[in-house]
Formats: sequence, structure tokens, C-alpha cells
Amino acid sequence: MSQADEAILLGLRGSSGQADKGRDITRPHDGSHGIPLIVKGWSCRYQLLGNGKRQILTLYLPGDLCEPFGTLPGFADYPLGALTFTTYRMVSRQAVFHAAGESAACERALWWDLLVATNIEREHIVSLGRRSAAERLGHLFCELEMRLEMAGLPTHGGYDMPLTQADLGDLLGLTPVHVNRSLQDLRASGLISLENRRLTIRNRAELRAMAEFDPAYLHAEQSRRGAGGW
Amino acid sequence: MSQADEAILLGLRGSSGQADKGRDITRPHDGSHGIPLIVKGWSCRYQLLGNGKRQILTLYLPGDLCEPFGTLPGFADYPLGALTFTTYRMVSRQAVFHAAGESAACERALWWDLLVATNIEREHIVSLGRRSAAERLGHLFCELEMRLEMAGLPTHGGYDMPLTQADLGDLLGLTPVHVNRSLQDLRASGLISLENRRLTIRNRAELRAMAEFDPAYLHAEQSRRGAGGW
DNA sequence: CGTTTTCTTGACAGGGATCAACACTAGTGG
DNA sequence: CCACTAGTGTTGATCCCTGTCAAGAAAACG
Repeated sequence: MSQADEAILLGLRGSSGQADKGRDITRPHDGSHGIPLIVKGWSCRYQLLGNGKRQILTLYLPGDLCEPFGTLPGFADYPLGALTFTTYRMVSRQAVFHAAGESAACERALWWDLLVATNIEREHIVSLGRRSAAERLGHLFCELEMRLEMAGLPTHGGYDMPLTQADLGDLLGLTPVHVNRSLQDLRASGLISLENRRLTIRNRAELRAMAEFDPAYLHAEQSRRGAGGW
Repeated sequence: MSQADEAILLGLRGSSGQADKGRDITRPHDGSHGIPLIVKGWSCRYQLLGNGKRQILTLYLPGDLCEPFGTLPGFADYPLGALTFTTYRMVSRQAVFHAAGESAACERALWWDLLVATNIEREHIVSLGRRSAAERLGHLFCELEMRLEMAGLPTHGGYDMPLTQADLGDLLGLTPVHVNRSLQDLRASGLISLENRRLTIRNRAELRAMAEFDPAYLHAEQSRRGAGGW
């Protein structure tokens, strides 16, 4: 995708908004506002259960378009909440479709986004189903590093990781207490350090190995390339 | 979607194929064959882990189009395996796009399919992250009942559920042994019966309540309706 | 029928949950 | 500037849900 095409997508018009930490950006049944494009901050789609538990479904970082092609009316089934103070832009479905029609590279970028988002959710399923607590954390930290890098954010010497241990628990299907203890294990193993909401990967190779993190599913090599062979 | 439109989608041309139980229908890097449309049998997309564990990502029932808009070349990241003897048809991406262009209802049906598939994966995440073993099983059985019904397959008086307890474990992130014991609990509670691969829901209301199954995420009411307001 | 797969059961171990304090940090207001 | 408060991180003790290992039944299959 060329700079120009990227500019088209990132420059999509739409009403800007912001949400404080803990507030919802979007809720089911509150009318279709369009597709949120995260400008700053971390947010997530989540589900609340009867017993008060929360499960975070997907994490959105700055630059992420929440659902590239949006939803049909009446399909916004899960709330979108701000995990930190977040600013965003609501772009209309039509604007996105228009951009896709204008440039083949744009359209391809949107498909790419959709498929990578799907893969991220699938890796999430693998983590929740078959990985231990420490492995889930390790996998997440590896994924975040790559995603931030792909979004053009700096990750040299670590990155800011604003999630609380409770957030991590809700994302990875664990209790805050157990997140705490697993983090200590990771620190003790010399794989990471995490203090003041700043995460540093101290031994990337070993961390990736223990978490079985294979970056292929993020298709980073295609994220900024020209149109492929289709 | 009218009968005619549905016929267009279900009647999509493509090379037919079949796979015995346990064999793969599609593997990463084996060239792009198009989009598999399951005709008969149950299949799944899965991932294998280093220690031999398997995690099933999504389950496909007869009539399911595996990824409504297909993937981009080089994006088939997970194998598609047959859980029972399966027959399928490989339809080309172009054919699907052509059908979508021909009829607005067709296009809408494809979007619907994409969004419902996404919701199913998200509920899967919730189950794996926050539900107990018995709840996961209960939720799955409720979901399968609805999906089979939506696909036009009979569910009156129960339905055939060909998955082994090992398959259920790989789907729900559990051990076969624990699946076995949790099933016995569900039977003892009078919620279900499962024998000879036939499942009967004995108390739907209570089963849905204990699993917190809310059918809304499947959007059944829109699956066979005409074009909405978009 | 014999063979393989699947289901069932028992004993035991362990990862993660739960409950409950306490420490630390940061923001607030007097 | 210093309590005061609320949120977050840390730790300990204990419980239990689920995993592991192993062996038999039962069913499916050729």
C-alpha cells in the first residue's frame, strides 16, 4: 500500500470523539455511528457475563479500524470500551466502501486488515484453549510488540503497555492474582521486565519459543506492500 | 434472501471433493483452491501445537461456506480437517464475488454469514475464557441446535452430534476425560442426553440458563429475510 | 470375530481460583 | 503540604476444577 493509499484510509473523514478510561465508545443498540478508527489509546471489544466476569474479545491499538467493513445494522453485538483514555474517529461505512472502490490497494488493505484481525482472534482461541497462563502472557507480549511495530509505533527498548493486571486477566481468561504470579515467573526467567506500565522483552527468542509465537499469522510482510497477485 | 438467491449461493459451481474422517480438506501453502462449501459432514479449522495438543478454531456444518469472501493468496494459515466423512465443493472467489454483484440479497447474505461467523468465534472466546467445562458443553449444544436449524437440518427430538469426546475436548479446550465427566454431570442434571452420537436437549430453558446462551448473536431472524434497511 | 477406536472409571497431581490482607502509587481536596 | 481516598500491585493460605496416568469396558468396524 502506498503512502497515498494509506493516507486515504487513515485520513477518512468522520466525527471525532474521545472516551475516558473505563467508559464505552460504542454499545449495542445505540444506533449505527459507523466504524470507529482508533486514533490514540487502547480499547477493546468485550462481553460481560452474569456473574460479573468480563471477557475481552479483541484489543484495538492506535491506528486500528474496528471491523474493517463495519457491521450491518443491528449487528453491533458487543460493546467497545476504552481501556485507556482514547480518541477515535467514526467513519461511515460508505466512506470506507468508497475508498475501497477508488483504489485497489486500499481495497486490498481492507481485506488484509479483515483477515489479520480474524487470525488474531484465532490465535486468541488457541491461547485460551491450550496455553498455560505464562504462555498466554508471553504470546500476548510478542503479538503486541509486532502489532505496535506494524502500526508504526516505536518498540525499540520496549513499549508502553497500559493494561492493568485485571485487564490482562480479562483478556487472557485468568484472575488478576494469577496474572500477577505468572508475570513474576516471566520476570524471574529473565524473559521480560514490566514496571511502570512499560514492558521490555529481555529475551525475544526464548519468549517466542516458550509461547510458541510464530509471527506468520500477522502477515507483517504484506502490510505495507503493493498489490499482490490477485 | 429469496429461494432463488439462496439457490445461487448454494448452487455455486466448483469442483467437488470428499475427505474421510481425520483427513485434511485444505492445508496451508497447498495453493489456492477457492472457498470450500461443505455439502455433507462436519469439518473444522484447527491448529496443532508443539506438544501435540490440538485446538479446533471453528466448526463447519453442512451448508457452511468456510470464509464467505475467502482469503487472499498466501493467507490460508490453518488447515481445514474433516471430523466426519465430508463432501464439499470448492467454489472460486470470483464466482462468489460475481454472485454478490448479481444480487443485493446475495451480497447481504454473504455479509451476514461473515458477521455471524465472527460472532460465533467471539462466543467461542468467551466460552474458553470464562465458562466452566459443563457450561462450555451446554453452550455448544445450544449453539449447534440453532445452527443446524438455521441450515434447514432437522433438530426435532434431538440431532446427530458426530463429534467424539476427544473432538469436543479439542474444541472446548478440555481433556477427553474431563469432557466425559462433565457430560455425565449434564446427563445427571437431566439437561441433556447423549448416546450413540445422538444428542437430545431434555430441558432447553435450563440448559440455556446455566450456559448463559443467548441466541441473539446468531441473528437467526435475519438469516432468511429479505434485504434490510441498508 | 478380532482389532481398533471410543467411552468410562479410579487415584492422584497440579494449575489456577478464591479469599483476605497489606503495600504502593497517584490523584484529590482541605 | 499533607492527609485522604481509590485504584493497583503483591503476598499468603487454602480450595477445587481440571489435567494426568493408567486400566478396563464397550462399541465400531472390517
